[in-house]
Amino acid sequence: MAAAAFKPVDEQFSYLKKGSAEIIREDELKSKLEQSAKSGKPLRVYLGVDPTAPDIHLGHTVVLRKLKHFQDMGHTAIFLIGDFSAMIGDPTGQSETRPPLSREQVDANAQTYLQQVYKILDREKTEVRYNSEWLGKMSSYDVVRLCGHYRLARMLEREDFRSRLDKSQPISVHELLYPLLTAFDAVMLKSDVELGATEQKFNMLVHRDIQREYGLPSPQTVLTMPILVGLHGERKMSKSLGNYVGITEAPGEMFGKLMSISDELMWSYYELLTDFPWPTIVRLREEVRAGVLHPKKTKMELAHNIVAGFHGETAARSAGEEWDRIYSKRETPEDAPRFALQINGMKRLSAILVETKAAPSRSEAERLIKQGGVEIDGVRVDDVKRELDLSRPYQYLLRVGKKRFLRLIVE
RNA sequence: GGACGGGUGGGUGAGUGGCUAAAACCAGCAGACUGUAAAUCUGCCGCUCCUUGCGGGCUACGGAGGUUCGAAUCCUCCCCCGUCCA
Repeated sequence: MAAAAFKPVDEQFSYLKKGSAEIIREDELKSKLEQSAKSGKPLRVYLGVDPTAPDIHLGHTVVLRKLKHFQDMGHTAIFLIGDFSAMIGDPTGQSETRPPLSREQVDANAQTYLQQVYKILDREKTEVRYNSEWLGKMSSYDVVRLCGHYRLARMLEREDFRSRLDKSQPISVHELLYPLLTAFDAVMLKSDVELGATEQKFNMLVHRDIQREYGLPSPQTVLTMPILVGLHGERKMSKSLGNYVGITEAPGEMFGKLMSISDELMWSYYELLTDFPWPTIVRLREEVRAGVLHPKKTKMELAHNIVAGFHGETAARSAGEEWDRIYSKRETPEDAPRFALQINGMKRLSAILVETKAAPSRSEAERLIKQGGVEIDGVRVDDVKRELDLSRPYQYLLRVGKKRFLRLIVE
């Protein structure tokens, strides 16, 4: 069944190449595709992910989407969960040693990862593996032998080690082991292609070398994807920087965050987060530049497309309408989160803000009020001492800052 | 093992006895302007109390003690990091 399903090699190649940063090497990938078309044997393509955080965000989906593309072309997508390597910690892009994760954390994260990953990958066709399967069984002899296949000087070539060394920052010895152990994954999986973000290039090239050392006939092709820039531009999307969109976020939330990116940034989002063909994206950009198309409209379409991918057309459409109502027309939202308050005489607004988690502390709440960031039923509050009447059933619509709304229900 | 340097608020980092809740920058938040854009401008940016004031109290400069009217700053011990030497 596989043989008949493969598309012509050129067509596959250009589909797979879209959005990629680098393919090492292109000719290798082409000939692998040719071979698989001939033999009817799908390529084994893997993506290794360390479950270091409980949620995945759009940044992670860039490379996941690429794995999906291989899946679409009839190849075998292997989703490798680095449950063992996560306990070492990947030094990539780290300016300091990460605290190691516990077994429990890793397991819990792995579970939520998988659920989220299936929003993109086809559950039926995905081969899921855990690297503890083999790494957990290695003896220290095996590890020493593995280490014997690589040289310190080459290890120190990598940017994060180099710069930490230069800045006299600590590097723990176990961090050096990370690329070698994950290389063993590639050996065990007998992968034809490995996918990763550009920052993983070094690791993936080590994987290639080690595959050779262990006698695999043709080492894997490495395909890297660009790093997705976070919402505020400049820096990469990451949870710790707070410039991310989580894939389990509500449609409205997602839509709003996506609308806040700069016009310039929207093009790379188009490229990396949607399946619009490249020529279409180029055309859109030209039209915006020429003033034929309004950037806001184009951005709304982007947001719609991404939200629809996770929540469906209907939800995406109503998220768009809701966004337009609140921010373009400055009306109040249809469904603000509700918060129940007990009937209880008069109460300081600042205390209520803390109680409802609209502000982290009383000081912060008072600051917000002083700065004119709080509205009750559409009227700005300018008195820090303002009290709300909670003596009888009533509903207040509270607005904090530009985007936070809360319906207070006194009962 | 030895010599030397270092550990400050979310981050970088200044501060070597009171003028320091601690410079500056970044991040963050609010307001103005807008297309909730971005950029820019203005203000804020430990907690808490009230009489909301250039107000009171508390907590904070790796940890524990000490000196002093007063310590991020001085002393003692401990922990951690780096550099060089072996």
